[in-house]
Amino acid sequence: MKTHNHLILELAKRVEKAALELGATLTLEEAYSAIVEPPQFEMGHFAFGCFRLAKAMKKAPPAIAAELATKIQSDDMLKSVSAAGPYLNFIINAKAYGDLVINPVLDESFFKREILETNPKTMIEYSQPNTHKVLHVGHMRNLCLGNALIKMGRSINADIISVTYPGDVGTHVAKCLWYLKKHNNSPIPEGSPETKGAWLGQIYTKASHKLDDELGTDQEEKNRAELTAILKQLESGSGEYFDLWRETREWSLRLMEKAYSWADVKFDRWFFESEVDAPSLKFIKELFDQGKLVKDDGAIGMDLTDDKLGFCLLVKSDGNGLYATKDVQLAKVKFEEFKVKKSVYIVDNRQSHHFKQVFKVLEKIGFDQAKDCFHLAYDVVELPDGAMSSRKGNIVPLMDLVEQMEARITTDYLEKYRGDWSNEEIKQTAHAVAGGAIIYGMVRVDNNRKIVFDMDEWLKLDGETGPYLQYARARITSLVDKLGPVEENIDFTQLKTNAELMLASKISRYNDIIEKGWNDLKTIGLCSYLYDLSRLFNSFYVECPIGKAETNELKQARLALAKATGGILEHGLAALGITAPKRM
RNA sequence: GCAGACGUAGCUCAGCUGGAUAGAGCAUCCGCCUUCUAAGCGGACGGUCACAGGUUCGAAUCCUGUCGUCUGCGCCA
Repeated sequence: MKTHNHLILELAKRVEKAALELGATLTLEEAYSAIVEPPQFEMGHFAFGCFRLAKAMKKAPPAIAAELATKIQSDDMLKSVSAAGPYLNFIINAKAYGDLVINPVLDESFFKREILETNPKTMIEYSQPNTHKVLHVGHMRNLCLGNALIKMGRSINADIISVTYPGDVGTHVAKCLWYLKKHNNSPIPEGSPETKGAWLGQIYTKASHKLDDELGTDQEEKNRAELTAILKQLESGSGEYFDLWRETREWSLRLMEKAYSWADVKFDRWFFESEVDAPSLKFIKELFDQGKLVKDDGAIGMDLTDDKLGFCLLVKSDGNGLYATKDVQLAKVKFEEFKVKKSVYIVDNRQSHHFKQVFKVLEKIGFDQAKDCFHLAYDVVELPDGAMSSRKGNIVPLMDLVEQMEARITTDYLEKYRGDWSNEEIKQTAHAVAGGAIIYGMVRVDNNRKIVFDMDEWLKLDGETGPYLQYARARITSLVDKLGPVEENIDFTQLKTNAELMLASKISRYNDIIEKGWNDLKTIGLCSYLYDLSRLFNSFYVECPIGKAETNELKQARLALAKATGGILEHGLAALGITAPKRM
């Protein structure tokens, strides 16, 4: 077990020793993991609950706490130990915070500790948008979540391959091209491919509407025949629709790249649906020939009723594959070509059943890695008036949100700096703050909870938002610029108030939070932590003047504390995929 | 019908490998800028943790049941 938190480790050692003296068996690991934070800082900075020892010692927890308290003496590190009910409460000396937390943060060694117990090669697949459709705020949740987890993991040296899997083939593409060729009378917009990509999304919506409107009319059968013909041609790899597909696909991909670039997202590998389509059918045929699959009603699949997963259809009776077909093939590539040990799929929770089926199929056709495949499900983003659907067209396009957000931030907050700051800095700051607001908004909610996207709410930037964290960091940067640099050999015993010590104590927890976040594949813990840290800092900022501190020693200690807070905020924001502007 | 997720303050959400008095933000109200960035700080108001049982020294947290909301369940992706 890793015991990278030096402060907790020191406490655990003392508890372990005391427990041994009382004749109880308690390992260092047990002591380490049993140390918690009391509800009120005044009670203690950390606490050890004596519940686990109660059985072995055949005593009530409060009695054990009282006995343990007599066996632990205060020292350089420990200001006091006291029993309070079943808990042993510790108050840490400011010097220990300096030695074990603040100095290591300032010299960066704090961020280089070994955190991970195991480090399997992990592939994270996220962002599976369709080409020829509108990229909207719903896609942003997936993108932000995946990017944050990857940045978080990489910040502690997790071995990660990031991949995306855009859907560039299928019925939706045929519909879009069909409308574009046969019914469209609006001109293709001039300008960048991204502009055309956005316009293409609207064409898809129009196509959907037209097809829906003509259901049950004479046109219905004709439309279906036309779509089938287009799909055939796309499959054949030549012809006017194929050429149109190649051109329009590029527009969509450029639009995606623009969004990825905005969010500072880079993938190690792009898998396209079009590249796994043909191999997937070949692979399924092999499996069928090996007797691993069955034929039913003219279709091929695997019967998973014994596993309560129904029937997993892999080849339709018309010979075409499905979503699951391609996912089986893609998994094969991930295992064999990329040698991944662990495979994470970030896809919304409507696909839970699909992934259960796919993982079961992988297991039954002999891939041991199937047990380390994990569907990271998250709930969808909805608008106040219901689910978003690019088919229906009630969506908020991604870049619309970005533009509105950046414009609002500029007029409300940054215009006052015009002339003082360069236009470029204002632009970059608006970009960073909008990013902070959007990304934080997407990753601060637990994965299995729906997000109702209300533009007006999102444009408000007070309270628990990304900009709140960025603002705290900007205040610190400006403080250090004005009052720094931080001197050597700081006397941390100058730090005496709870505002100061709570901040130091919170800083000490950073690596624990990152470790847990990566293990659980959740961003919410880091969000809450950074918010708490920022709140503590803002209180400290008001209560504890630095420039006008009574003595230079106090000023230096506070400045070091502030700078360390800034370091944590910078690392933490980066781990969420949020950039922190120097000033705002 | 079966399966899964969710149900905590007026609203949006934390807290859940059981543990000290259930916490934030928004909204509402009251204070704080001649002092390091007011995108801030302090305070007030606001909760039978859906309901009912069970396990336990102890349950928002675990188990069972009920109700409610959402999602999925073979030829869409």
